[in-house]
Amino acid sequence: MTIAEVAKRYGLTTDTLRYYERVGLLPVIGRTASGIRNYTESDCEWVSYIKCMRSAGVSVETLVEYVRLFRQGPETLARRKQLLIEQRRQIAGRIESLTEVLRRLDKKLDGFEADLARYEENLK
Amino acid sequence: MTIAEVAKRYGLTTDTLRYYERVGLLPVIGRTASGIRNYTESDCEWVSYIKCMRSAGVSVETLVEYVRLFRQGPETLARRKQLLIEQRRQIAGRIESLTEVLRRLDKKLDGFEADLARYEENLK
DNA sequence: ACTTGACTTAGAGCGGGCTTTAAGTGGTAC
DNA sequence: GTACCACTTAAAGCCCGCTCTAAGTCAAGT
Repeated sequence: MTIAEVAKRYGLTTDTLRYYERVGLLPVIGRTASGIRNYTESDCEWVSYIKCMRSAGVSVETLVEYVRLFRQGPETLARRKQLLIEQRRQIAGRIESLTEVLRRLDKKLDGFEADLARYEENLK
Repeated sequence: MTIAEVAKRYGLTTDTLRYYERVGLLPVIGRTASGIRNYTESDCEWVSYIKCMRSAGVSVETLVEYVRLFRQGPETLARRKQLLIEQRRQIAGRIESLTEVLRRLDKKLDGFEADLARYEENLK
């Protein structure tokens, strides 16, 4: 699979995919005889995972660390699990705080109904 | 209330507060005779609102627009309400997508239990 | 043989959101 | 009066995460 195909499949640009590989956020992708990246299905799964975690705001740095541990093999399983648990905790926290904001916005919107009604009453 | 007090109260730096004011994200804060910012309670409410929205990822630009409309008076009430509704929609979407990510992470963590158990079995 | 177009690299550039710097003023403590 | 510290401004700088540029290679089509 070429970089362009992978980019299209996951809605990333080829620049971003090369950037991710360069900083160690993806495994080094195999090349054809002429040096062109050839993504395997397993590479694609990494792309999918990374895209998902980035969309949730997990930093490039954190994900690089995860990939680094993965490359070291099964003796890092426990630490990787800890990393995931920590990421999970952070995302759950983020959801909670966003839910708070939502509540606040809803209250504010309630106030708007009243203000707006009053304002339109005065216009008459 | 001085800028330092407000900064402490809301967990922002004085730099950030000045920056917010400069770009139009807060009303222009009144000054004492010698030119020192003097925050009113109403200013503080703005700080609180802005901090809340920024924490939810609403862009500075969007918030500036909201503040701009507010300053124009009650004839912009309807448009401000529309802005808030749009912000609400985006935040709700964000919560949904984070919830998705959480589910995915949980699945991955399930896999880890199995892998880890298998690995430790092999160590024996 | 030549054009086209997708790929390659290293490295520079960009946008958002602060954050720091430089240079200066004002008010209180000794 | 002078040391000190919090405040002021305009402008430059920084970090993250891409994004773009320049210069070049390769393979297929005509």
